[in-house]
Amino acid sequence: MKMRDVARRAGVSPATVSRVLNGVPTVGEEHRRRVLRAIEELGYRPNRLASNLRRQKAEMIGVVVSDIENPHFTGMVRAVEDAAYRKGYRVLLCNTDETPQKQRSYLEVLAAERVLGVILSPSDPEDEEIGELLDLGIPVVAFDRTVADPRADAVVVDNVGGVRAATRRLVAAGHERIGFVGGSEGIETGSGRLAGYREAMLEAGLEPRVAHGGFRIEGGWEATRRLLSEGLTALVVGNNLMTIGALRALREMGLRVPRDLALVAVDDPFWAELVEPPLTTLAQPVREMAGCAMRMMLERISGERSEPRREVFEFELRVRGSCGTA
Amino acid sequence: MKMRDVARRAGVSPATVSRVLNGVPTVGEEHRRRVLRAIEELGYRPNRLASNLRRQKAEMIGVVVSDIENPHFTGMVRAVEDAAYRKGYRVLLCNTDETPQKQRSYLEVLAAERVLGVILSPSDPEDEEIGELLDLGIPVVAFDRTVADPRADAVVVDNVGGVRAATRRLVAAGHERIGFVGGSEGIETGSGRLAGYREAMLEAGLEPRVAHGGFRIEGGWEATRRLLSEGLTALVVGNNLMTIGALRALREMGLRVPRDLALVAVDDPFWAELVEPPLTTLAQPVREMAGCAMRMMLERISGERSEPRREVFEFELRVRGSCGTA
DNA sequence: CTGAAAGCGCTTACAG
DNA sequence: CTGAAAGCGCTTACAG
Repeated sequence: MKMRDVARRAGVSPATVSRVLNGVPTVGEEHRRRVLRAIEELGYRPNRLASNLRRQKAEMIGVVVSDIENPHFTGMVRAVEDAAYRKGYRVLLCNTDETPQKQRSYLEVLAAERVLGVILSPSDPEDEEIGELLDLGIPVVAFDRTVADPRADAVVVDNVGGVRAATRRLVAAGHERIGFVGGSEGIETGSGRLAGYREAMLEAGLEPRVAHGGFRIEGGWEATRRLLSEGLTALVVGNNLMTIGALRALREMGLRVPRDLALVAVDDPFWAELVEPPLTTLAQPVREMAGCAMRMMLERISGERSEPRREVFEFELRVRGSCGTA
Repeated sequence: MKMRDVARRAGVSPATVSRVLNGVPTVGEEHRRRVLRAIEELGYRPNRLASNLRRQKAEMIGVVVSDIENPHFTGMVRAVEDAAYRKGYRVLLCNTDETPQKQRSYLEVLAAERVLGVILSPSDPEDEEIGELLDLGIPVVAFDRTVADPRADAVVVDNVGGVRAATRRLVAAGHERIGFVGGSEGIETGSGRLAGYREAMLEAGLEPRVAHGGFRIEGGWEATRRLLSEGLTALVVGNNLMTIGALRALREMGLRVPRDLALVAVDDPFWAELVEPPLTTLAQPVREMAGCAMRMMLERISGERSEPRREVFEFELRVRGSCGTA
């Protein structure tokens, strides 16, 4: 069952069938009707593999995230999928597990499939495959973290400013021994958040106390235990997964929040208000960011824009019970 | 840059280049080397769009879930992606938002793209598009819920038995006024869980008290408020999202768990042990189920099997603090 | 073991 | 407004 069969039945050429299917306006009313009827009667479905080859592109957008189980990325994926679906694009979702090798392999697939564009939350910002995509004319929008190639667009959050503000708040509440559970210094969100914490501590004349948890639950647990052995009164945790680890550690050590320890967490997962006490968090405007990334992507796909753009969003400090100053 | 260019440079025919690329064993060592070198020197990358058309299939597996933000499905997606990646397949992820229309539209895309197979957690089990996929020779594995078409495989959990066991446990602990926050009766997991609850109540001579929350946070909140106005001592909640709503409702009403109300929740999201008290849950073996679905899919793709199979997994009751009998 | 040739099913520039 | 024809870049049955 192919276009030729439809054409024969409708008494037109395959070219006309193709035009009808693609909404080309210059088709006679009578022909259009006959084609539509033939399609209906035959139950014809166009073979997209053929049109992909002919057009040298697949009507899909690649979304590459480093951890699909992290609610932060899930929220973003959801928002992007929503926006893409409404525009008639489908989403090819790839999970890189924070490994450069898996990222590269997925980007190669996306290039080979000639997707319309890639929204990438990079595990490896230096990946040369990013340049290959851009060389092929496939736009890349970096999300959450920027990439090395200057031709890519970026949608990020002000990590330094957000964590600085959160730390300042703890300082203002009278805390002096404030710890920071950092992610990885090698990752931009990690170094930025750490820098924000450092700035706030140094400007207040306080000594920074840092341990790294690699953005993972286990790491957050370990880092928290290490930091608490020094005797802190407040803690800032660098992302939602490490916060889970931190909460476990606190429970094991019998510490009560906020009485024994004030807590502020980066990211605002839905469970932040379920725990006792509810967590004070730095929330990223994920939906707005996803919408922005999608708009940038569409501008690129439609060729409206060629100069790279970079959009920076602000965190919102959501004060709840855990910081003790609600 | 195409195969012909590589062939020319290596001094062979395009057919030989294709054979080298596809690992066809009958290529002379010398030719293989020359081809590999030419590929290297030219930085050649095969155009997958062309091979997809020629082979009439895309090396991808479609995964269709009804709610990507539900940790239950996220865990499954992750496990499937893992397994698929290791087998060399990529995953096209689709989110149907529990709407039959979006499901149909995505299944159409997957059919048009001639994916190797579809793992589907159906919003609409009657969707005729499922039959179309099977007609095209594209295997369908139903996950979490079965589908109407008997040719599809299925990987499900014993909803009736799981909830019956959980309810019995509450009965055995002496509870008589036990409520149930159900999902939707129209959805198999909803009706099965409800049936399990009913059975346990009736066999104990107790009166069932049910409200439906549509598997959504808001719905869980409303249903819980409605049920609690009757004065309960125990509650079974039908999935993890409604549990979030239930916990909110309990907090608002000033009820303490498990003193004022014993709680058992279906699904075992990672935050179940973060709340106070930790939740007693019915955990699905999501990773095992995903592994099973993937194995079924691979059997189909390789043509090893043609009779439909149905695999039923058991819930595991994880007793923690919230049911009051830990 | 290797190559020439056909063909996968569309789309589109071109001619009328 | 419409059709004949070329071509997207591979793969593979066939012949040698």
